[in-house]
Amino acid sequence: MDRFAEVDDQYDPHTVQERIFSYWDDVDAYEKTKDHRADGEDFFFVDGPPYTSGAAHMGTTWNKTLKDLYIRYHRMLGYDVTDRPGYDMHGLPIETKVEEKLGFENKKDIEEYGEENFIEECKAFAEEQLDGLQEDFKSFGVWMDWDDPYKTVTPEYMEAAWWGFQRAHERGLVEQGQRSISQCPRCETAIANNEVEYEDVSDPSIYVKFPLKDRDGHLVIWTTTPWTIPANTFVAVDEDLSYQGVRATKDGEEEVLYVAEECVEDVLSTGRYEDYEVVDEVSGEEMVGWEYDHPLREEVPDAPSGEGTCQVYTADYVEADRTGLVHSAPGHGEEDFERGDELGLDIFCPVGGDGVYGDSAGTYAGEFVKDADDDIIADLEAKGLMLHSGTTHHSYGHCWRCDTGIIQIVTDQWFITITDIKDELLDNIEDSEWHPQWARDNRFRDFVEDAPDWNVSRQRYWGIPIPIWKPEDWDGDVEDTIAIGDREELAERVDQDVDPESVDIHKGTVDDLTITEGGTTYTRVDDVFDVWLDSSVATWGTLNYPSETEAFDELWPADLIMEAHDQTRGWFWSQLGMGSAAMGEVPYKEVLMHGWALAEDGRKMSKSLGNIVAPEEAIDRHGADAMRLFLLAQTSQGDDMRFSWDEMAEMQRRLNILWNVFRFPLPYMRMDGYDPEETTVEDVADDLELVDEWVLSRLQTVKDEMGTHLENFEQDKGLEALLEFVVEDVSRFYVQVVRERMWEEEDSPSKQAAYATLYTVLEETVALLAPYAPFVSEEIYQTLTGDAGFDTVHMCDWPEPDQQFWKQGLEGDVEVVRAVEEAGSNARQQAERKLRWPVKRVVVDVGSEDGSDLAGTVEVRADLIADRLNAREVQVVPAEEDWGELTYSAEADMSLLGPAFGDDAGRVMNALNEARVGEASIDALEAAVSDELGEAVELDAEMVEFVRHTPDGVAGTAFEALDGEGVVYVDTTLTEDIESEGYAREVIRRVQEMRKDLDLDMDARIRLELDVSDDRIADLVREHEDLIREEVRAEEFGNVENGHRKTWEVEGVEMEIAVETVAAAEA
RNA sequence: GGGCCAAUAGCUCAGUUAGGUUGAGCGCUCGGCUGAUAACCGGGAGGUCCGCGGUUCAAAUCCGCGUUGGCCCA
Repeated sequence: MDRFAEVDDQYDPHTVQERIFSYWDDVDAYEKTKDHRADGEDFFFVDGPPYTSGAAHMGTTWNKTLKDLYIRYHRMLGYDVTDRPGYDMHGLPIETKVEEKLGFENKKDIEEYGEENFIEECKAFAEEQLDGLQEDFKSFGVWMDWDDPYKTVTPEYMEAAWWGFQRAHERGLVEQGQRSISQCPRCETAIANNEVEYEDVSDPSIYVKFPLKDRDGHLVIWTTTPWTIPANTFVAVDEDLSYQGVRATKDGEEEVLYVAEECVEDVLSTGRYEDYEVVDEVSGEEMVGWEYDHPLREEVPDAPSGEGTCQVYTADYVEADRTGLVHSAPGHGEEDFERGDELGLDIFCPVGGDGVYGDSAGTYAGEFVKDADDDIIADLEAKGLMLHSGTTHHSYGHCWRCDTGIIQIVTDQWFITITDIKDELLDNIEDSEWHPQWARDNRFRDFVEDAPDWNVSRQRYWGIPIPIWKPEDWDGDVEDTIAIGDREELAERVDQDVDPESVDIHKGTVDDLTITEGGTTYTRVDDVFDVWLDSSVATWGTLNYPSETEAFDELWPADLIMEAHDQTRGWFWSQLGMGSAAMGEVPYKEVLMHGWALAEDGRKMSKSLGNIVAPEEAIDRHGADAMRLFLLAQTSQGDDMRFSWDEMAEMQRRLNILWNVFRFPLPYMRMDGYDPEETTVEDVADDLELVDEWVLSRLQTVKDEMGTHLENFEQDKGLEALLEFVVEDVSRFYVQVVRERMWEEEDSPSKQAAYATLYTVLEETVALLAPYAPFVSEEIYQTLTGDAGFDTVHMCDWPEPDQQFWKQGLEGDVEVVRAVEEAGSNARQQAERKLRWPVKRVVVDVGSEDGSDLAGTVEVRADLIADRLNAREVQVVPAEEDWGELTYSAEADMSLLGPAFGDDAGRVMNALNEARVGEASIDALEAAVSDELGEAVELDAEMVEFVRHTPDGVAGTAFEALDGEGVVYVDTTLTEDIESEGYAREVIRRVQEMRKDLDLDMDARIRLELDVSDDRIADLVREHEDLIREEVRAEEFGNVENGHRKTWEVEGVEMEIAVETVAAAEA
């Protein structure tokens, strides 16, 4: 790009974006930036891999934008940043999508299609999704290593998981065993607790009577899952709760029912009993050991009947709710399982992975469990064991992918027994620093403390095969199994011929491999890993460890990871668990936990609510830079973000202000041939004017603030500081002040100083902005630096404050000037005097200073204030003095004056209201009133309220600055001299407007004809002919024949103005 | 049902760490500027600080109980 080239009048994000994309391409900007930092200190960032199903949504966009910001920022700090993106590509969600695509209904369809074929389909699908995601991420300017992402489906990544798992196996943290798990009967696999989605459903609500064996009566239990009753093994009570046996009457028949005392009334009315009497009262503890008959013994002959079954036990999950007695089936419920295990009871689960009863379920065999509910209810009713059967609404778990109701069953699963190293995990947490800190100390710690063993096995296809080979007739001792750590080891130990270089280690390949050692043949277990295990090894998987070791030895563990708060239980956790199990430490040092992107209505974005905003739409409307700024203006510290089109539009507007600031000096710099290398701010240090020094100092402050904010991961505060500097300081103040210097036709040291200042401000501003808004920053940087700068702004060093230009006292001074200016403009507005018209004088009456030298500052900066307020003179009244020209009147409070003066009150009031005094004191007022009335009057301070009066033509407005305060008075009294300049300026403005109508070049010369209807005004205007001539570039005054002619009314005076270019006149 | 987080102007958010008269930007409205100009600048109006209770001389801020939203867990 040519230096100081002409740029678009308006900031158009899309043309900028397109131009920069192709520019980056042309100069290999990304590669050059990385090379530029290749020798820097390492910074190991690890990308949390998004799941490859569907396009990037606003949440992912926010996440990647944050990552991009901090990666760019660290590069500017000099680090050699690891930026390999990752994709999580295995797992059930992709399997179900592919099943849908192929029209499959269950596992049998997959088996028929062939495992290997199915895996290929899954891989192709995931790759396709990956391409879409990459394009999305590139579209808003994320710079990561798109040519070499890590994928959880490649052999070198998969073996990272094998390796980690092998380490855990070696430490004795791998176990196989029965567990109660959530099973999706459609997907026929266990699903993780965090994959269970709860929905409100209607279910049976039954109260069942279990006949007691050695005594009269029944235990009454309540359940919403009749299908679990065949597996009933015991009934649980709370040991401290008080239970009652009640003799209840219904339809003339009596029976004894045992329920918790607190539940008696409710249970009996639910069962429509007419009357009851308490016949027994026992504690839960006393009931332990009571035996009962299994309610479905005839239907399910295999139902639990062994040692210790069908008895009452205590359990801590019992509450005095419903009946206070809990039907417990260790073959199903998780808590039941744990208690049953503790009690040493046999586990009975008559249900298969597909949710269908097996042969052990007796008459229910072959039925799907939920379908069997009705039969079971009918059977219980027929046997007279149903106390009440109804329905209830409650939340019930469903499979997150296919929405099928989950069932709890007990199956064989593989676990990493992280409960064995719970203390180690809790210690390791301390080694990571989190932003915000509460995320670690509250949320994460709570979760880790309660976390159960990690079930890592899934009975599916599209995943990393569990690398365990077990011997024939295995007795369940994990020590007798073989865990393979990588492809090399696989090739060495298996019986078949395997090429470690080319082997794909998905299920289709490894299932048939066997190992024979010590005369025993080992076969692989069928399962694949839970997909959460895949990403848990990302910190070494992304470095291709263990197949490559160099990068790992240098970099591991990760310096930084950043994800949304749902990952507390996801990736943050899985990495801690796997890192601790395999490495004995937490694999990341620093965590940034951001929030979720909510829709404009404050709800989460979802299809069903129809409130989704796609990133493409945002880019379409406002451009990638504005979208990024919007996202980065949100706090990244755990809070959710509320999407807002208005705010995004506002960001575009602010970029437009930057654009205007940027393009304003370009024509002048071009005309004067300004050379930034020849004339730096250091070179012109002696010629810098106050505002130059000031804006340079502000720049140092902003650099300092941004550095601090970004270090604290408060990029929102950093952005705010930068944009405020651009809008408030540079645009609203500096450019306003400096414009006149640039308009000067002659080159001058002052002008060079202004160029150097503005150039420096702009160049450093876009460097600061570059990590946030990479496109517009690049465009501005390239236009400013041309061939003299880096190929890309992203190669720049992060700007650091320069003490030479950092003058905080000066910043304070200008703060005062601006406060005075603001109050002065306000006063002008009150007096209805436009800024174009000079005012005779401005009086700054300092009220209090409170340690700061407010009066002194105003005095020193009087010229600047005069300039800003277009005042002929600035007077300062110090804090200890009053401005002599003020007068005060008083308003009487008649409720106090009346009683005090009785009949004289009226006279006193009139005198009071008319009095004018030079100071707002009760003594002065008394004197004035006494004088008026000719007699002494004693007044009380409470009786009056003083009102300040300014002289005619003067308006005042209060201001505050630097812990002090005061009032700015503007004297708008007209003099001929002022009128003369005022009218002249009115003429100038109108001529300028007409030049614009004609679309004249800035340096075009004109002939001007001026006809003012009022003679006096015409004379006044003539006095400033030279000023007019210069300002509007008029070669001459005279008759205009074919020019642009217009009649204006200026302050009630008619003026006819005509303009033509000199060239046109000559032609 | 439990844990964590949030609720402040019409909108988006500061202010809560450490109690002391709630601020900004946008929007609205009134004005100004007119060589950055389909830009820019100034003034004004606008608040039950989610509700209720408590602690305190004093609560947006601390505590308790709710309501609504978000994440996670059951």
